[in-house]
Amino acid sequence: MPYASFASMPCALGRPAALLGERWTLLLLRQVFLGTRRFEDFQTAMEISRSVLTDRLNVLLQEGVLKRVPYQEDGRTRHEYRLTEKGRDLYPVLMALRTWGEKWMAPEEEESFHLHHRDCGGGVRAKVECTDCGAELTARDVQVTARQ
Amino acid sequence: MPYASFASMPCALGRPAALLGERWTLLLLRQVFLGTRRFEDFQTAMEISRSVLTDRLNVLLQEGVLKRVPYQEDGRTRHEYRLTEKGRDLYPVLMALRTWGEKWMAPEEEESFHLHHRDCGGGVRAKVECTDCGAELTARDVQVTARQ
DNA sequence: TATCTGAGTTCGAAAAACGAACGCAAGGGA
DNA sequence: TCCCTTGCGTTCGTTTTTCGAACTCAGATA
Repeated sequence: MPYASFASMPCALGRPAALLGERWTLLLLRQVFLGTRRFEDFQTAMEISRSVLTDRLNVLLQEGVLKRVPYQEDGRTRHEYRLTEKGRDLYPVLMALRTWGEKWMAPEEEESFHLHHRDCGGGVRAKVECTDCGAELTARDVQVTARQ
Repeated sequence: MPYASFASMPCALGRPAALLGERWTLLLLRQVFLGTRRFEDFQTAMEISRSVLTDRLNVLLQEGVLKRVPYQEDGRTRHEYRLTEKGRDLYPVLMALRTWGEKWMAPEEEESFHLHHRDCGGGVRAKVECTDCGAELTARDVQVTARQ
């Protein structure tokens, strides 16, 4: 199976993994969540080649993760890339990466920015929970059963 | 900045994103969590080219996400790839992808397998919460502040 | 001895990414 | 009007990755 065809596999994990597991896509989304919205700004922030940036933005537009929104600047109409609801819903994925990164890939505890809950000032972390009993789950707590 | 050098950037999200945002890596981890442990089985399950599989396994070994464990079969000693604690801790990342995939990329609700909490039979989902008040958080509830 | 199997390695071809230059439309200034 | 700048891409030749088929090698098995 070529890499691209995971996009059509019958797996709720395989399809997103194929989409986000393409070079630059996760880093691009990180940048979007940090507030970057314009082609030029993505390009300078990430030092990605312009042609690949074009491609990745188009894939995310096509998937409905991003949308192009017109806006005015200096009297001209321009477009910016913004998250759709589907895109905003990727937040737990990015936060899960960050939670893991803080625990396992922190070089010497000096991060360039800090996240906290707007209302109470607390920290932010991703977790997996049971939709029924609410318990926090690890891989060992979860049973995988094949659909017949 | 070339793609690879995100591995050294001062960002708890950027570093994992650069590691997992390499082609095949997320799909490989999905396969590991599904129980695949041997080179040959990865290769046939994913139809990845053998040389790239070798490379990705080595990267994950080097990062300490996987470990090689010797075992006996037919009187011979072989090795299998298994998750370390660091690797098992990636579970929330994969589950966040799956939670998102179920909501936004489900083709017609027919998944090849199902996950549920071993103890109570409930469903599984990823979420982001406040470490202090326990509230579930979206991107809008979280404030980003630059470290001075 | 010949064969099989698991786990890679090698290598030439194809695909993807790179990066510098180019295109283009809109606005501003001379 | 003409020229310059800015934002946003596109083009294209080069480099890097990936592909895939063949090869290697060690240990069992016949």
